[in-house]
Amino acid sequence: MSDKYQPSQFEKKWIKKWEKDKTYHTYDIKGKEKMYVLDMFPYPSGAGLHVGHPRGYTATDILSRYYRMNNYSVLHPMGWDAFGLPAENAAVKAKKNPIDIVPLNIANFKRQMQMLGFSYDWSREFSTTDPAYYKWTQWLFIQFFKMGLLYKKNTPINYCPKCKTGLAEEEVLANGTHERCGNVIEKKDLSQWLFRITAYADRLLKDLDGLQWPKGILEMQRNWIGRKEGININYRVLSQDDSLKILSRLNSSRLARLKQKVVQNFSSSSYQTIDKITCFTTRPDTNFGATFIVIAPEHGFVEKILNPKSQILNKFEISKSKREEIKKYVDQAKSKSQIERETEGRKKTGVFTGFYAINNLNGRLLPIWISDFVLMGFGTGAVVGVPGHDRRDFEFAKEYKIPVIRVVVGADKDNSEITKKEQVQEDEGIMINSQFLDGMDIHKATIKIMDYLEEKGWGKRKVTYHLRNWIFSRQRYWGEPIPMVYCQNCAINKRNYWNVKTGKEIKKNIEYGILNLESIPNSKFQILNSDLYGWFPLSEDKLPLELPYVKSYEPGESGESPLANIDSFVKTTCPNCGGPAKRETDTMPNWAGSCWYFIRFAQNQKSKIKDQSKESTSIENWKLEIENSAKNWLPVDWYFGGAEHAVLHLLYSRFWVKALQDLKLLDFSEPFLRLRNVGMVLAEDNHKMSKSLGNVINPDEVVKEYGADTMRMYEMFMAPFSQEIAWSTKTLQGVHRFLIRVWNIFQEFRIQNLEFRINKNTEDKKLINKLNQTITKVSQDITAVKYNTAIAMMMEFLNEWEKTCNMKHETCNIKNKNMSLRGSDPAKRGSDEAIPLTTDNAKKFLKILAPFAPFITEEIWRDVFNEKQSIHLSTWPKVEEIEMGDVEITIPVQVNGKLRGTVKIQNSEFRIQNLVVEKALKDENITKYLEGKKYRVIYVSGKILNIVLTGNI
RNA sequence: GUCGGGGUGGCGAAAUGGCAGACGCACUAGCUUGAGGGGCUAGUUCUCGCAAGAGAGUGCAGGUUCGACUCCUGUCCCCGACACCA
Repeated sequence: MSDKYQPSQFEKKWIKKWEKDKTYHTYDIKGKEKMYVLDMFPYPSGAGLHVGHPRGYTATDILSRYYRMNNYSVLHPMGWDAFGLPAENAAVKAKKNPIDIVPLNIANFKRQMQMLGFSYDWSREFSTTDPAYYKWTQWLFIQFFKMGLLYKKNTPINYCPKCKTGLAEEEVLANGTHERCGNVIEKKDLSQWLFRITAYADRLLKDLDGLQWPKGILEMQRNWIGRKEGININYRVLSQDDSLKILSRLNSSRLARLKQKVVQNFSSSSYQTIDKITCFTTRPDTNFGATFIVIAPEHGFVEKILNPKSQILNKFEISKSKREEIKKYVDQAKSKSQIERETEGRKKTGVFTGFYAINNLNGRLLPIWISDFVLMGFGTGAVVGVPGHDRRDFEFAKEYKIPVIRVVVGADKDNSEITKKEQVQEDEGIMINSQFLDGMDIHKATIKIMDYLEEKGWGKRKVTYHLRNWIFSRQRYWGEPIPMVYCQNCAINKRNYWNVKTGKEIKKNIEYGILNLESIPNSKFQILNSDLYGWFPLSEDKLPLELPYVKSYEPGESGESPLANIDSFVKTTCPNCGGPAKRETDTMPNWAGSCWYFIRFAQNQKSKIKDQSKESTSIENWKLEIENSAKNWLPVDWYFGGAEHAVLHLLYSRFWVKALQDLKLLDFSEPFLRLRNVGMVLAEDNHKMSKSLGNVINPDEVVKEYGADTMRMYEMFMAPFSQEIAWSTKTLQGVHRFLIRVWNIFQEFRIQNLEFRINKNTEDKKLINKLNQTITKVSQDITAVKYNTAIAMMMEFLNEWEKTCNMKHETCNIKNKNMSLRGSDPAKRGSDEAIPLTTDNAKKFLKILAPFAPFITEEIWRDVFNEKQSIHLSTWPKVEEIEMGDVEITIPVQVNGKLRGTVKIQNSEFRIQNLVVEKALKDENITKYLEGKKYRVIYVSGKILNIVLTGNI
């Protein structure tokens, strides 16, 4: 064995040995505590791992190794998220079928992960693209369908013209582009499968409270779900006659207008109502200040007034020119993309419909406007305008000269007229001009007015969400085929899954308890949705529905998936009537596979299910898997990955788990207990790494030059774990030097005589104390995911070890590898004084280093210490109380809080305050500040002495 | 605009009420080496000083405390997410 640290000489050897010995195999729990440590599995791109990947993977590897050494049963698996747009787009570019490319990429990823020494149990590896896996994904889809959680709807959806597929709301960025390709999203009408994730909005929100996740991610999920409590208020749209009547009365009373008073003697029955507009508001307390109503261009009322045949126009004449004006505005607004609306700024535009509604509270006439600042997708698509207390409403009112009324006075007591945007009062305050609300604070008033409106039947409390139902169809080839069949004959006869009484299926549903939809909060599943006529799930024994291997799989222009062109795939028979039928040709989004892979890892026991492709998808088999294994491991204890999944994968998989819990297919409600985000690794030039900038660092090259341990330790040492950080080859070299020094100092144990190695009497007490501190610190830091400081502490220890070594034995200049002990005098070399640490204690240091640097520690463990079993299966060292003896400790001394000196005192005496003070007063540098002054003394035992001057004597 | 994270040497950073700058990088000087590289020793927050030492110092302004990077109030700036959400 060479003197020098040359990782390339032994790293490959240990990779093979660990694999052969199944060192990292997951064993049954057997009375131990379990620990499920998981990485967000990657999609295996053709480029291989970039240096960002190992940052997260090393962190989970350290945790896994730490828990193993602390006698936990650890599940630490890895797999491949290989379906979906990224893989498919890459394959399209390479002009190869993804089915052929993906396995090559996987092999490369796996090689690199093994190269880095990650302790995954590879026996549990799978890819989401394995039919043996996705048949279960399809099976789950069917269960969700049966419980009424999926529906089909022809709806305008976000469509990426470049990727030629529909997308979920979550996949569209704020600027209206596709999160994967950056292309601008269009709206397109497509018939889509949708998940009723909104039925779970409240639970998805509430359960966030119990999770140990980064605050930011929790907030992002809360915002995305966007729960708002408010009230839907119904406004009566008045007939033309009544509108004019009130208007003229108002005009005749200048005083009334000026004082913002309203018509008297109105009553709910005295006017003719021709329609109703419902507005959602979270601030009903301000409703006495409402002066207009705005509806979205897509609102149903717009349709009514533009249609010449509409009944409503019998009671309200609207001129042709007015109608054209309205139509022009609406058409313009609808054609504007999100980006266009953005770039135009927030300038308010709109058009008056000519219609008025009445505010039941005070009889005020509210002109009804149309504006694109009101979104059809939120609330009711209609807003009641309170310009005094909402900035957007104010901007709109200013633009169209609509009156502004103040109904809240803020803390500044300012009750002046609101004429500028800065005066708009959105904060806390006291009600005025609001009749029976006057004098209340806004919160009290909100409750009071809601009660009142409900009592009168004018409104109803309502909770709305930002969260939309999840569009689950993709018009692409590379995804799980959706296991649904459409039968036109059955559709014509209005047959669907639920109203066909085949007995057998219904019985199963009862068994699941899933037809009892009342048990699911907020669910208003419309199972008999007419869009579902003719749709039937595949019989479970027909799974997997395999993705056919085809030559041409490029997405088409038709808005259909390439599968639609394959007759042999499309044509099938109806599971209900047996007649000719068509398969669904859309596929699932790439999120489908990652929604439940962590469950599969926990189920996946190849010893029990020898040939997984033969395992049939049935509820019995699912439950067997859960009982046999998965329930012991789940949920995931530690989950590591990038923050970019905050509202995508992390929300979707939480949703699936809750649905599975309702199906009684799982018995927990949250998949990931602890979540940690890994910070991005930037290039050395502080830019994102990219091929075009030529600044990409390749892990293969780093490992080749410095070894895997250096790479691992550097990535943990570079910065706090969740922080974004630029690559630094210099810092990497610093870490490499540390490992060289570790190597060198342990070489000494190779040549010492055994008797010296175990001679406790020669040990250095201070060094042992430092070792104990290091063990404690490293143990704490690992579970706190503070690897940078854990490594710093180990470096500190090594520094002290070397120093002690050199002090004890002048010829033993251990840091200097060119001057190794081998060259020094053999007689001195073996002397007691040269050994500040026994073998046992040296091994402790090696053990705490092992999770960080598995190769070098294994090599030393086996080769220097001749151990027969892997260091990674050894036991984590315990801190042993040592007799320190009466050593000297140092106590800092402050005068008036400023450090002026220190006193040294024996360990046995530091508790005696008088003694410490006495010693301090012998220091001239301290007493010179005290001369002629009165003072008092604050002594924190063993920590600090502060002498506080209180005045002159 | 809202929410979240952050602001400490030349750089990455430590320290969560008790000696600010651990650890690493970079830098300086000396030693070692045929050279390059590497290694070793010492130093390295800033200002003044040969030094001993003194003063200042954790974005800014206040406050609490014997003592504040740490807690409180206000304010500025940077990063990230969301954003015409009624």
